[in-house]
Formats: sequence, C-alpha cells, structure tokens
Amino acid sequence: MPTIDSGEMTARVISDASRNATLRDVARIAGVSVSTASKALNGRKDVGEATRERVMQAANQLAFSPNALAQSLIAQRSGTVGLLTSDLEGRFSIPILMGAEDAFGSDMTSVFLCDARGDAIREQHHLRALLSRRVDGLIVVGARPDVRPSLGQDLGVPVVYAYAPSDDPDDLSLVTDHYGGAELAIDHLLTCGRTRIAHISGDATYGAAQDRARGAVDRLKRADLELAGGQVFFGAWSEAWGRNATRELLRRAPDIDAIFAGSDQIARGVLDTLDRAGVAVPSQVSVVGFDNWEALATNSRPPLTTIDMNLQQLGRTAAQRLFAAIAGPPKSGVEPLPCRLVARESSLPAD
Amino acid sequence: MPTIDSGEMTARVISDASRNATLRDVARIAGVSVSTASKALNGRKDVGEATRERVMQAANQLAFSPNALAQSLIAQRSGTVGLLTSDLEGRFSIPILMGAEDAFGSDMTSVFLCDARGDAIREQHHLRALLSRRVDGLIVVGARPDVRPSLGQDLGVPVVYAYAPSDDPDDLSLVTDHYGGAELAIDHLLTCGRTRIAHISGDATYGAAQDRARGAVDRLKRADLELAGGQVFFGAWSEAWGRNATRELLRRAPDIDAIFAGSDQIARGVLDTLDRAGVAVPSQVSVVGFDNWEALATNSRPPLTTIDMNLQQLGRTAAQRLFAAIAGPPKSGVEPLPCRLVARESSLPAD
DNA sequence: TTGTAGGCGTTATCAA
DNA sequence: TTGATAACGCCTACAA
Repeated sequence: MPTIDSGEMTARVISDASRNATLRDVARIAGVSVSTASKALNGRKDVGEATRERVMQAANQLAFSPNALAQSLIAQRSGTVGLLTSDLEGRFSIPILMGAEDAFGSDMTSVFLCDARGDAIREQHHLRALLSRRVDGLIVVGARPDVRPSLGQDLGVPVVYAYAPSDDPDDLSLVTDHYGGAELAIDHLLTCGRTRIAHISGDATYGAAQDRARGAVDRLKRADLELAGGQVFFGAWSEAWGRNATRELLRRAPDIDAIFAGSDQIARGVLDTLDRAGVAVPSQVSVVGFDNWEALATNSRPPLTTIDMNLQQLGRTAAQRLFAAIAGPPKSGVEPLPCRLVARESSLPAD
Repeated sequence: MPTIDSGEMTARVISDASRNATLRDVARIAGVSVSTASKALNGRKDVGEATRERVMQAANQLAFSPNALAQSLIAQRSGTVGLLTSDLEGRFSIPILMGAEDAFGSDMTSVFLCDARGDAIREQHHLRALLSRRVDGLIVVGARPDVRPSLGQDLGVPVVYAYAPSDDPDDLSLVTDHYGGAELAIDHLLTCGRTRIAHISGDATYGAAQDRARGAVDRLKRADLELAGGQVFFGAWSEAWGRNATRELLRRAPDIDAIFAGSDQIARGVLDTLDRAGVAVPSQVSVVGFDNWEALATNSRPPLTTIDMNLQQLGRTAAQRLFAAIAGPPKSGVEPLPCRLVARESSLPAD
C-alpha cells in the first residue's frame, strides 16, 4: 500500500504540476487526514508539533494555496466587494477607487471592478454578476457629483455610494462638501487681503457648481462683501471658458483683485488670459482653483492654489463604512467630507 | 409530510428574505428535486415544459441567483481574471484597464483589480490573493513603458503583460510601438512641408524616450534630413522642461519650422514659449505632441496634433490574448501595437 | 421526464 | 491528538 501510494503521489505531482494542489494532496504527502492537514495549516492548537511540521513541508513542497472559492462557500462570505463605477475615464472616479482599493487591500478583501459607463443596463448586468459572485458589499462611485438612482434596499448586501449620492435617504452616501470647499477658497483669499473677488465656474446644471457658488457667496456675505462682477460666471468646465469669462470679467469689473475658479481647468484659462492682459498673478489678481488636478495645478504659471476634494480619503472612508455595514447595522444619510486647501503661488507671494 | 414541508418553506422564505435563496429553496417551492430545478434553470432539454415553468416562477419569486462560487468550484474555472497594475494614478494604466474591463465585461468574466503601487511585496501579496481566488488569468499593467520582472512561468494560469513588457521572452507582452509612433509624427510633419524639425523629449532613462527618439531620427534620415538643433533635447516629462528647452532651442536653431514633443505636457510648454516668443503656430513652427491626453491636447492654443498610443485598444487586445491563452496554448514574445496620429491645428492650417 | 448519489475543496463537529 | 462525517450550493452522471 505505501509503495502504491507514494507512486501515485509522485505521478500526480509531476504530471499535474499545472493543476493546483489540493488539501488532499498535501494530506496524502504528509501522511495525515485531510482534516488534520486543514487544522495544521490554519494554526489550530489541537495538532501535534511534529505533524504540523510535516504538513507545512508538504504544503510548501506542493506550493499549496487554499481554494478561496471553497472557503468562501463555507464561510458564507467571499471576502470580496464590488466597485461599481459609472465612468472610469473620469478623473474623479480614479482617486476614489484608489482609496477604496487601498483600504481593502490592507485587509484580505479583493475588489471587483465594474465600469457601467453611465449605462443603466450595463449597470444592472454588472450588479447581477457581482451579486452572483456573492460580494460582501458594494461601493457605487458616480462620475458626476449629482444625485443618482438608488440600487434599492433589498440587494442582500450593504451598499455605500461615493461622490454621487443616492436619491434614497435610506442609503448611505459619502460626498464632497463642495459648499465648504468654496468657503475655504474664499476664506483664503480674504486672508490674503482680497476683497473684490469674482467667481468663474462651470456647467450650472451641476449640483457641485451650485453648491460651490453658494458657499462662495455666503462666505463673502459673512464678510459683508458681494461677488465682484455682480454674478457667478457659469459656463463650461474648460480652459476656453476660463479664458473667455476672464476677458469678459476684466471688461465689466477691471478692479477685481481675485478670481475663484470652479475648476483647475477653468483656472488655467483664467491664468492664461490674465497673463496676456498683463495682469500680474498673484500680486494684482490672486487665483484659486478647484480639484487640485496636479498635472494642471503644479505646471501652471504661477503654480495654482486650489481646493483638493480629498477623493482618495473619500474612497478609504467609503471602504471603512462598508466594512462597518458588513459587520454591524448599516448607517444611512448623506455624509459630506471636507475639502482641503493646497496653497501654491497663484494666491501667495513667492518669497 | 407535505404540510410540514410547505410550512418550513414559508418560514424560510419569510424569515430569510435577506439571505440569498438557494437552489434547494427554488426546488422546494416548485415541488421538484434540486437536480430537476438545476436542469430547468440551465435550459437543458430533458425537462417537462410545465415543470420548467414552475421552476422559473419559483426562481423569480425568490429572486434566485445561482451562487457563482459553487459553480466555479465545480467548473474548475472562476470566470474571473486579475488585473495587476503597479500604478493606478498613472494616466496610462487607466485606459488599458478600461479596455480590458471592456473586453471582459462583454463576456461573463469579472475583473479583480489590484494596485501594487510599484511595491514588489504588495505585488506578491496581491498575486497570492488572486491565485487563491482561482482567477483564470492575469493581466499585468505597468506604469512605465520599460521592461519589468516576470512573475514566472509556473503560476498555473496564463499571464499577459501590457505596456511594460516582461523581462522573460517566454512571456507574452503587449507594448506600444513608440518607435513607429515617432515615425508617424515625423512623417506627418514632413507631409506638412516641414524640414527643420527638432525633438524635445522627457527623461532619457525611459526606454520609450529612446525609442521615440530613434524613430524620429531614422525617419528623418530616410528623408535625408537630420534633427534640427543637432540633438534630442532630453529632460523631464513636464511643461516646465518644454518651456525651457524651447527657449534654448530657439537660441541655437532659430530657423526651425517644427517641433516634435515627447509628450503632450512638454508640448504645452513648447506652445507656451513659442507664443511668448511671438512665433506663430502652426504657420511658422508646427508642433506635434505624444499621448493624446485630451484635457491637454484639446485645450491648448492651438489644439494639439499628437500621437495616440491606442491604450484602450491595447487593453482590449490584452484581454483577447488572455482569453486565447486560457483556451489554447499561450503565445509568447513582445507584440508592439501601432500608434495613431490625431491631427489638430498645431500642425495644420485652420481652414 | 424526474430523482438519487457523488463530488468540487474546504472547514467544523464530534468520536475515537 | 487525530480522523471520519457532514455540511456549503451547485452540477452531472446514472438510475428509476
């Protein structure tokens, strides 16, 4: 019997080098039962030291790696979560995704990535796939910071919405505090001694554009000031709009001493036009952007002071909230996360 | 017996609304055996029409979704692949990742996303996790277009390297044809009637920088031309370097009529300096960039002609090659994928 | 056409 | 300390 056994064993090891070794293989080589092998590898106490050693060696020899599918089947949890994003190419999804992947990575959970590309059908498709893979939870990342339809309450797993909040108040949503971010920007400009502050922003249909505008106006009001130029300049999230709006602004209100731009792209356009108009930045006019898009903000002339939405932190928090919801009872409501000002030279003297 | 059964059943359905329904639940409700239910749901022929109907209804009623973990365990394949990237924040990983996700999404395979952040230890960690989850294959996406260490041949699953090739010729690597891309750029400038063409590029330690430079020089040589300025201007992948190098270039070779920039960021700097120097683009000097980074290329003045690496296509191809390797025998070697020129106004007259 | 039995790889329970 | 046995949820011969 022993000879046959070892013969079989050797044959298996050699011929099936490609196929993954199973616990049975390990047990056979170590000369113990499957259950003992399991205990040994899982560090249970009730197993002899010598036995454990033999099992370990066998496992190493076979490069044994336990089948997580089988483990999940028993454990009733897969150790995976789904990341359902609607727009991968969007710059905003990526940092969130990184933060989430980051938070999960330090645990043992793996992340299923799904890009629905803004298509509801594809989203349903991916959702079904994720649920059938028995993910333990779901993070839904929106591309646009506006309310999006809820996936519903009866999915069987907790869901956290990030960046784009769900339209159902029973869901938990983590969003950027755009209002507070704008306050930060204005606050900073006031601190720099600016009083004639204009606001050029993007597409007015974005909730974020409205929130930021309100934050700016309200903060100014608290300082007994009004928006220079008499209005918010809504337009598009582009450099071109930043350039055009700045030209118009200089015409209407040549005495401005600061511009708060709704995005870094807009801010680049603003800087460009100011430069061509011979307006010195930051001495004559200070500029603050929004997004802290590093490639743009650090390479502008001068480097751009801007508001960072801490999106990576948002992703991490989303992961933490999801963990909490997997373990205990889920929270709900919309949780705004603070922005952060990154000061560069477009608002401060280069000393 | 029947009464007890249905009693149990109802209790289960109501109390366990949260837990996922299993095939057993479906079978019980439909009043058939588990195997019959399985056959019915999987569209096997040998099941009565009426029975199938009952099973379907029961499944719907319970929102039954087969447990993919159990299925995978039997099928010996999980229908998942791992996407091992070393740098999520890098702009180059994302399109590749999108392309891959895209190609897999249309199939039934789901993608595990792992970001090793350039850390070999974390990479090993993720690799182990992926293998234990029994992924059917692996795509390794590099952040930098340079050779990277192979994961080895004995992983038990096929691997495709994208963007950054493996150092083992037995692996299959899909890379951008930087050399050919540079040829395209020079070709285009020659077609535009340019003959005094300079090349400003980035970090010379990048293989891509070298490849592009060789492509440019070789293409010029075929037209009996040499690089204007007498050399390649290597430096950094930044706007600032583009600005500085252009200043220096204008000093050394004021008669240039075209600049091929090694990246769009560099090109932005080039355009900036040309503008300030009063050099008209494209009439006096034409400019071609590299990367087709839309946010930069479409918003520059004038919009930037540039080389697109077709990274999303590269991702899709990687997915296809992986599929092929999962099904049949794996290919090996380095497969370069062509670039594409995107013509905008920095090289062509605005008509 | 339907149901029974066995197994995928692992863990947990309980006897030995 | 060890090992048989029964799950986990599903599928697929094979038997009825």
